[in-house]
Parts: sequence; C-alpha cells; structure tokens
Amino acid sequence: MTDRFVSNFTNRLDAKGRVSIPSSFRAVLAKDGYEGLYVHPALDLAAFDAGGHALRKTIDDILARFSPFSEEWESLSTALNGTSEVLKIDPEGRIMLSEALKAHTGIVDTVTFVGHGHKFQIWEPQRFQAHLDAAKAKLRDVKRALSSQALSPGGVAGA
Amino acid sequence: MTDRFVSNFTNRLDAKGRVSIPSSFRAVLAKDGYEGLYVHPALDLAAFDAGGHALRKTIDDILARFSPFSEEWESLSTALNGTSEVLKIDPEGRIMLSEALKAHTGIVDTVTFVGHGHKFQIWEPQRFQAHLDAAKAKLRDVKRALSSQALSPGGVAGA
DNA sequence: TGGGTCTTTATGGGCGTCAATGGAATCGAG
DNA sequence: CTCGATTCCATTGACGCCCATAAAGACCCA
Repeated sequence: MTDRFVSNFTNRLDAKGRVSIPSSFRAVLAKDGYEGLYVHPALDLAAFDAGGHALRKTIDDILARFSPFSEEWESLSTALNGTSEVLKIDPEGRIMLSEALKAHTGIVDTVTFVGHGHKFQIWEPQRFQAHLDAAKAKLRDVKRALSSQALSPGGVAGA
Repeated sequence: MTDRFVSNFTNRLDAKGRVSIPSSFRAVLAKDGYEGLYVHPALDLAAFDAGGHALRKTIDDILARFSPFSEEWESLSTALNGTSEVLKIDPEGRIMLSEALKAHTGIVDTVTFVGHGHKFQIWEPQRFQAHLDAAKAKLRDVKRALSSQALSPGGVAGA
C-alpha cells in the first residue's frame, strides 16, 4: 500500500508559499529513501514530475536507450536532467515551490498532487481537471482497443 | 468459496459516512492480502471498481504495455493511477467513501456492493437496479443469439 | 421440531491522534 | 542589522481506533 503513488490531492499554499505534500505520498517517499524531492518539468505538459530514486531510475533508463551522442539523448537529458531541481522537505512535510515551477504550471495558491505509481505530478488544479478529462477520453479509446483483445480495465468482468 | 466476490448487498452509511463492507467480501479481501481497499471509477458506469492485488494488477498490466514518458502512458496513468484511491478499512470492516466516489456514483446514504469475481463494484442502489435491468435485457439477447447459434465453435462478443 | 442461546454482523458514538495549516522564533548570508 | 529561509510550536478539524448495542442467523439440545 505504501509503495506506489495513487489518487490525487489538492492543498493550499500558505502565505510563505509552502504547501504540504499529501501524507500518503510522504509515506511512499520515506520508503524510497531519497533525500528531498526530485522534480522536473513534465514533457509537453504544464506540470512537474516529482519523486525520489524510483523516478531518477526511470530517467536514467530512458536515457540509456539512446546513444549519449545522439540528438535525442541531448534533448532528453536537457529536459529531464538540466531543468530538474531537488526541493527541500521541511519537518512538517512541506515544500516551497520555485518560481520556475510556478511559472511552468500556472500555480498561484492551490496545488494538485497526482499519483502516477512510481512518481507523482504537480498541477494547477483547473489545468489538471482539463487534462484529466482528456485522459479519460483517451482511456476510452484504448479500452475499446484492448477489449477486443480480451483485457479490460473497468468494464466487463471476466472469470 | 472465499476467493471470489459474488452476490450483492446493500448497506447504509452512518452519520460519519462510514459503511460496512459485506462480510463475505471482507473474507475475499483478507485472502487477497492487500492493505486497504483499492478502488477506481468505472469508466463508463456510475460505479466504482474495488478490490485488492488482483484489481491493482489489471492496471499495472495495462500500463506495462506502454513506455514511461510516452504520451499514452501519461494519459492512461492519469486516468487510472490518478483517480484510484486506497481506502482504509477500520477494525469493524468499514470504509469511508471519498467525495469523488460519492459524486461519481450518486451515493447519498445507501450503498450497494456487487460481486464481480476478482473485483466488486460500488453502486448507488437505484442506479444499480436500473443497470441490472438493462443487463438482464441484454442477457436475453445474448441467450437468443446463443440458441440460434446451435453448436458452432468460436466466441460470443463481449459487452 | 421448537425453543433457547451463542456468535456474527451491521451500526452508533466517544475520544485520542495525526494531518494540514498558520504563525512565531531562530538562523544565516550579505 | 535586515531579509529571506528554515525550524519550531499552536490550532483545528478530520480520521482511526476502541467499545457498546441491536438484530439476524447459526447452533445446540431436549
């Protein structure tokens, strides 16, 4: 139960710009053992990816698929490594959002944390809602494709 | 007998918004061994799917088909991981329904639990009744198709 | 088979604990 | 000394855990 980021939570920034990481996410991070919170802008989205060692590993794995001299490697590494930050987590489990993070996400005074298994994302609530609606539509398509192959997520139960 | 969710039960929410998971379902969950109750909205139904490891695995399997950081992975994970929740089960076998769950299902003060083998569904009783009627009508069609099909090999299309 | 009892399950409520948040105090670099 | 950052303490409300009760059913026995 405490080894994956799931669900979504919306918390408020206080006057100093601090915001609490949801308790269940903190539990996952504690297990992961990373010092601080590793974050980088999500590719093509107005969100940040966040996590610990598990997230770092997926980044390294992705980069390992390309030759270190290729253009793909260069641009991916720039996006994933070059613009990442490590946010400090205070004793109450709060973080301070950098200006870059707020600018990229459009966050003003409310933050939505979205679980993605090995990582989670940081969104401005309204933008997340829009993104979620789009994702649901996409899931419908994929589900239709998959169900013709006898594997369905939330549809008819097999036996 | 205790490894599949079967039958349906209707229980009431108490003043604190708690509701008892049917005893026979608790027995299945205990066997599954998952900590808490894993739930996510059914895509095209006003219901939630609920279960343990078995349900969780169907989601992981779907995501495993895509590469992390791909657009497909992102949106599927948003819809699946981002809207899943892990509800705590109290010592009496009760859960608290989240606001998201109540909103999606239309549940106010009564809940219907419906067994689906490896998972079960959570419904607002009236809506479930309507859904059941529709399912029965559909079943008649399937039976008719089956009987007029005599004994030829091959499968019957799913829902 | 009928009656009585014990067990289980659903449900209600009290209370302590923790999480989210706010603000004060402390620290450190310039 | 001052500003910003970091840690420490306080508040409030939600939630988890404990115990109580009622109703239903299982079980036992004559």
